[in-house]
Amino acid sequence: MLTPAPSATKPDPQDLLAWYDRHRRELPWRARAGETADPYRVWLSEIMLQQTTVAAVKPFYLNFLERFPTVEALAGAPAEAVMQAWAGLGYYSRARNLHACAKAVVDRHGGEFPSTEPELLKLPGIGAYTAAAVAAIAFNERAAAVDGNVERVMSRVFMVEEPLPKSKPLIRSLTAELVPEDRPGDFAQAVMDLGATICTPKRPACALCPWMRPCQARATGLQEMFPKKQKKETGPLRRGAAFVVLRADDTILLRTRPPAGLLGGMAEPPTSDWLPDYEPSRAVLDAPIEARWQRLPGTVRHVFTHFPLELTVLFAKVAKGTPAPHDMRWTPRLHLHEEALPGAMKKVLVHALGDLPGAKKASDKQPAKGAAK
DNA sequence: CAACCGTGGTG
DNA sequence: TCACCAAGGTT
Repeated sequence: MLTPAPSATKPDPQDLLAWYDRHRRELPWRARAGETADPYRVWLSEIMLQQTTVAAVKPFYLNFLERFPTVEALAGAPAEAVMQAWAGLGYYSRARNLHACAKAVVDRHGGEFPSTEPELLKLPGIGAYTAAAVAAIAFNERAAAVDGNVERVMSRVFMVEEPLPKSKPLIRSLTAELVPEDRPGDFAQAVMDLGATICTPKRPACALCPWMRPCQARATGLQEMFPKKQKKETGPLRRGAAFVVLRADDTILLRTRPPAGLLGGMAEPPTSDWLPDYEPSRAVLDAPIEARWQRLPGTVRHVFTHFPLELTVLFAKVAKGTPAPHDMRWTPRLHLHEEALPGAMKKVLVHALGDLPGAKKASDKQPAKGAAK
């Protein structure tokens, strides 16, 4: 074999760990330096952090920990309480899997999380990334946790030309070779901290990076071109109508969506189907009950992962004693904040009713939202 | 394996 | 306004 190119120096995990020891972020679920984290808290945080930012997770995590302090408490809680605590965080199948996983840990593992990657992988809601992250962070197993941050860091350091997601296996093996024997958990968190604070998607702060020297993308000035990705297309706009019914006893008509699929198991005011060619003027024909419907001006817009949605809101007042249609129920307006309402449906209710009384639960204790609306 | 599955922040 | 993205998993 000939000598490799002289510039191809291997990134040193110890350089990264030294940087981490000085710059690690303080996070509610993270143990102090030198201490081992609680597996329940690590697992809970990792599930919440799937495709979700640290800032968004923090208040939900603290609220969850207060309501469900242990895996036994979570396993023993009713599903509705779990869904309600998750409402607003998104990707609601995570909440169902979270609950199922807690039950499995209690029933099949005596309340103790398994410590190895293959065992963790068998649990619901735990995939390749989360199994490795929990094994490394909570149990100090030598596992390679590869998330979006790690993919970006490794793509740049090794200048991976193949686009994601095809390059996932390559990146996984590159990462695995770098995981140190002694501090695998710190290494995993160090790469993620690096990706979150230095090796950012745009304008990375390469001058501050402990891996600037071995970074091949940086060497050519092309760091912002990596990782290469296949672009995904967003679906066409869908339209529909939502029906907000206020009964004279100050209750609102709600229903629960089917357990699986979009917004599975979440609550909502009844709506029409959502179709690309839905015609709002026909909305009154789709109404759940007979009433004097008022079509409210404006629309509610919401963007899901794979399509945007535009809802026309119809409003009606009905007499006390009006029965709820099949599979629907009346909820006191003052108790709406106890319902598992996803963001899109909160928008609908606000559009029709104004601010939901007491609707802020845990998600409003974060800094710097803007002024009132 | 590509499609499905939320939401909020950012440039 | 808009495209992109964030500690991914399931089917």
